[in-house]
Amino acid sequence: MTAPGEAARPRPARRPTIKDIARRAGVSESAVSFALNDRPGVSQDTRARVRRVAEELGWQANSAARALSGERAGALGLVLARPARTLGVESFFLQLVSGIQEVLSARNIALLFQVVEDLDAECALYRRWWAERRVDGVLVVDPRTEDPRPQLLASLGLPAVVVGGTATPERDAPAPDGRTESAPKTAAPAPGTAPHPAAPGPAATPPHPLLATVWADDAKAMARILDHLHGLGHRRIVHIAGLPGLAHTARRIRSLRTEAALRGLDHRHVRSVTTDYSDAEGAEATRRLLDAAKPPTALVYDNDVMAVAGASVAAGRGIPVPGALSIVAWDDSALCRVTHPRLTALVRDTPGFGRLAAHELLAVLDGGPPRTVQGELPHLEARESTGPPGAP
Amino acid sequence: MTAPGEAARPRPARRPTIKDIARRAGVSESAVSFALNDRPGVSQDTRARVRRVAEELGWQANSAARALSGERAGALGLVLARPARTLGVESFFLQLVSGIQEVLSARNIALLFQVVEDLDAECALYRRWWAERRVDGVLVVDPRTEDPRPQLLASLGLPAVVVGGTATPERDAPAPDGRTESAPKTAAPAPGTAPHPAAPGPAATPPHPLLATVWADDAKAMARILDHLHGLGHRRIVHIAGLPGLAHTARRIRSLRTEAALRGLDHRHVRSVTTDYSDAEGAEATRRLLDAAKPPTALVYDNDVMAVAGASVAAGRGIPVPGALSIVAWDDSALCRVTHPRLTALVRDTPGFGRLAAHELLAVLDGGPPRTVQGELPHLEARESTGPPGAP
DNA sequence: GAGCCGCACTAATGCGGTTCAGTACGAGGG
DNA sequence: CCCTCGTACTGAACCGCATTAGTGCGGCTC
Repeated sequence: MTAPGEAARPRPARRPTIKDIARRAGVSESAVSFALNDRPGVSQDTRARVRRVAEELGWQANSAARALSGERAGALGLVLARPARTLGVESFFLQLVSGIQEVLSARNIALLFQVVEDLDAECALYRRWWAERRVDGVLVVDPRTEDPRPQLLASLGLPAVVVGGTATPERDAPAPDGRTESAPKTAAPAPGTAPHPAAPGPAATPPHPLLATVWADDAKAMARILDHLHGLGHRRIVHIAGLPGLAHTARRIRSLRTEAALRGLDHRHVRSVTTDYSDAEGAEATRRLLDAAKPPTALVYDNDVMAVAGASVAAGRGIPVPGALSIVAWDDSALCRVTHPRLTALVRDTPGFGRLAAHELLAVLDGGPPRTVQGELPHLEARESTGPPGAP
Repeated sequence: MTAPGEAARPRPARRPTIKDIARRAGVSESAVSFALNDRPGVSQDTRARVRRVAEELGWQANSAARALSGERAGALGLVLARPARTLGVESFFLQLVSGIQEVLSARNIALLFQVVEDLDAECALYRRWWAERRVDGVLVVDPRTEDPRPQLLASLGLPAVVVGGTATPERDAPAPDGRTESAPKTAAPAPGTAPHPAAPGPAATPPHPLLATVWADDAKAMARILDHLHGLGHRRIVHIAGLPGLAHTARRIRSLRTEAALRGLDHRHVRSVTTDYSDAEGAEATRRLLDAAKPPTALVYDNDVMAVAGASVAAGRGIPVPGALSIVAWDDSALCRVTHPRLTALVRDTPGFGRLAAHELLAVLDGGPPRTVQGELPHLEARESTGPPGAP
């Protein structure tokens, strides 16, 4: 049958097309298309027969053909703009991606994931994906205080959802009355049908961000951390923040200031310093702070890696934790549980956040308005790295 | 021009097609296609003109259309089969992916990245991707000792490269003479042209694995670790391995046995135990080993997370490292540098490994034979966690 | 019983590229 | 001068699916 030399490379089985199904089922190709897409125009009998044949043949729609005719790529994109060297110790992204895919794979939508060097490359990639019709929409992560991406995406008309931040820093921050919607403002229109966008009139267009947004309430999270530390008696607390350009860094810094003021804490003793999220800068900042005349009694790190690095600096100097220094990590991971002592951490449901973001993007793709929805509140998992200041 | 309500959702610019280019350049669509794809049949003049117009219009080929006619999806896939809870602390995958994409983005190939629960889901996904023609090939990670994937992929005819392991555990392991090819066995045929597969005859089909493979020489790596520890004087060394089902775990365990025998070490004192890679099992194994009557003086952990967890157990018990216990981590990361003492680690060039894998897969896609190529040898970065046994 | 309607289905078209079979034309050879 | 050949280009078919515009037919109406 096959020549000996070919044995190792089996002739790939030909993938079935609707034509094959049509032939086997004895109907036209269009009937098959109707049957498989739940469209009217075929009898229950025929529909069932076609379905059965498709099943037998293991047919799956050719994604390219579907994209070409259906105007839908069947894929979404996520770009991570980080220099390779700072990649990967955080568990955040893989967890986020896993949550996103839980939602997408149920609808058979693929995720294009790409790591690039910087924001410019990310923007260039969006343009290319758009021009190539590679994706139907994108998830934007690491929103910045000055972010060119919402503008770009809006001008391209590429649906998007901003993950972890409000789209425009101040205007769309939690409204003055403290409420942020977590449910649709207007009933979502029937999916896929919106022939007359003018229908609901101007009243249906309240001030809304350029892009859909899912966000976490960093202010409340910071309040919880301060409650914990302040309650233990700490009065000198430093927040070792991440990259200053990121929107959530700015939010956390603002929150710290606000929450400190609410508790009557001196802003010279309760403040933030920024880093690049790396263990090196986290350790360096810790050293600098501990060298001060009146060092802080508690440190809040913006990620787990820096927290562990900080704990290690303390250990190296023989500073007892939590006896002389309390440590909190913003974001939990295995890291926080393997150190000695184990670190008190702010636990977030990151896969859940990913699911939320995916749902939101799908809603936008279905013609919904760009909404701003809020993720679950994180909780503080108190472990051994926090205690009253000055205790043994 | 636009109704007020529409302002926020600008009408997306229409993406240009070759038809637009053809009109502007005053030639036929086919001429445009020839010009843009470096095919003969157009003059230098026309080619340049078409190129210029395409540039002006910001044209990019519609990936769906190209996939449909060209029989190339322009995308590769990578599936990570891990339960969500064990995800993410290791930096390995993001770094691997970043290396892969360095190569792919230069050729404008996208990467579909998906996280699934288990191997079955992974296989199902391969089938679907194949049937949908979503991807031109896949990168298979975490190869197992009993792995259904090479068979499946071969039967589907879906090009693939196995990352980090030899495809079939024994047969294709480093040849008895110790040599493994790192260059093509036969000159690669001119890309894209292989009309008569029967051409070279049976002689051109030496025993080769089912799939192309890139691998790291775990045996040599293990030898380096043992050189280091044995040289320091250690005689009781335990290797805390990862999941027993993974191919590289098996290889490392075998290597340890071989290398120990070569050095005349007692296999009761130099041995491996397996875990699930988690910090919890790493810590648990460490406790058990340290509880023994004659505990090991050195521990080699198969990943950084377990190593840190182990170090933490030692710290918790007041066991000085490296005074009473030396620790080596297989795989370096920020983790190994933030602990106190910093951990001696086996450093691999993971992005480089990713680049290698991507190149290999592209070679297969270009019609090359499935080869087995070897990544760069890792080196042991000696830090403070290893020293002579019994020293203070 | 002619007209009409709705159902089940088929034929034809298009999505945006690639590719193959022609065609027009100028140069070169006998 | 006719024929061939190569170059530069055009027209049309095709990839696999979705969709729209028919078509045939049985049943209902009046």
